[in-house]
Amino acid sequence: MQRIPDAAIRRLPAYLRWLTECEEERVTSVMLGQATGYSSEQVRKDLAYFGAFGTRGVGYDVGALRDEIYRILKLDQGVRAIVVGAGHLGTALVRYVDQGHQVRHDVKIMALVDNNPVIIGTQVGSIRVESVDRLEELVHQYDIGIGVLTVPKEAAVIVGDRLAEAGVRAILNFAPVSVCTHYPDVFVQPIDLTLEMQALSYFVGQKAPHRL
Amino acid sequence: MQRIPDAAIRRLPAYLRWLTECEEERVTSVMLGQATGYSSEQVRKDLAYFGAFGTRGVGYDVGALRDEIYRILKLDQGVRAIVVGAGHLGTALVRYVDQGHQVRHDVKIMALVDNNPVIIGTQVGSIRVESVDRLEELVHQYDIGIGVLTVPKEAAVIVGDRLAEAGVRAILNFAPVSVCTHYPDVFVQPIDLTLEMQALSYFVGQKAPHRL
DNA sequence: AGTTGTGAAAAAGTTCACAGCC
DNA sequence: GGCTGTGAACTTTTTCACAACT
Repeated sequence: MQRIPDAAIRRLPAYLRWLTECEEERVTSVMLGQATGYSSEQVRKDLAYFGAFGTRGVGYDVGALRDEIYRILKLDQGVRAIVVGAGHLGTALVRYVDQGHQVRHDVKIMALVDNNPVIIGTQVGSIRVESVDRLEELVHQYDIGIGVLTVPKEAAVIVGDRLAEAGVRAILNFAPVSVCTHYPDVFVQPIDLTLEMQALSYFVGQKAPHRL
Repeated sequence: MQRIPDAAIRRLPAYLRWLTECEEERVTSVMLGQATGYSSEQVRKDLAYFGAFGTRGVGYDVGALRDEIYRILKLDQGVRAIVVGAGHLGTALVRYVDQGHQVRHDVKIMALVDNNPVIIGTQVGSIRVESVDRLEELVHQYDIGIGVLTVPKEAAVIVGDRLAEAGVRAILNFAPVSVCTHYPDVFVQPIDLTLEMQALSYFVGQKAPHRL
């Protein structure tokens, strides 16, 4: 069995979302590709890494494929997350996931914590904001796998280490600093909105406008 | 002159941020790499695509390098952006950039629009929410280069097309659908928070916990 | 006829190793 | 001695082309 490219894993959630939304019984790699913005070859190769789920000449069974991807991503086991930082971004995120923008209740935000006494105890969606002091306790209590960092950059490195120490397995870091815990097993995924926009600036200047 | 890898461009903003924050006069590729989480070879190669900015045996002059990257990313020209959708995510984003999380006033959010009459006219940070009907007008008026989509998925494809039609050069898409305008010149960058978390789920299950 | 699954080729991106300069 | 700049080796990822199957 060969190693599976990281890039392939990252595309699976997009396939999954469209599969849960589409009305069809059967789909082809071309349909899946067009809906998600990837090439049909890419789709076939990605899926083939995990087995032969399709039928030649026919396509893929939507229900079966959905279940397979669900299982591959381990979403069937239900991953639990904690959001640290109940500022604008943190609360937006909690409400976003709460509102059911997610495919199914596969990634569940169990807790939202902050260090501001004024915010602690307030309600955000269905979740009550807890004190950041209870971080370790909450991670253990809910068996949290993912920590989401939406704190100011001054706090991010320290809180990142606390999350790793407490036992989370992955961190989604929105803070504008590079967070690298001392635990090599903890997977850190940075998402920096400002950096993203600055990179876009380059592409904005690249090509001539399509309108004059 | 060779083509510059996309991946290199995406790393430049991270270098830039650290350069604007660091107190040093001179830095080495090793320092820059450690601060941003990349290897020193990577740093040197990225910078060398655009010219020889460093001094062998010494390192890079912080001020000069900062200005160079600023210029390369075309941030010196000041890119202007519009945010479509004044929901939780849209307002969080506006306040986030407003609060000066950004390096300098390089990417500036000029307008925030929504289709909800209740929200239109309210103030978010320093920006007044306008009607989405004025989208095209605002894009022209402020010479907007970047459109940020934080609308529900039902609206995303249509608004994306309107933004492209109005003349934006790049779109940052937070909506949970693949937005591909009919204008090939318009660069679309998707950021899907839910998909990101689902992909993390795979990595969470990957390795044994570092604590038992 | 139509579509998957896959080896081979190509392209993109990263790391290595060291010459070249201060 | 120390650090940059860079060709070469390597690795990863994508695309191509087509055999295999329904």
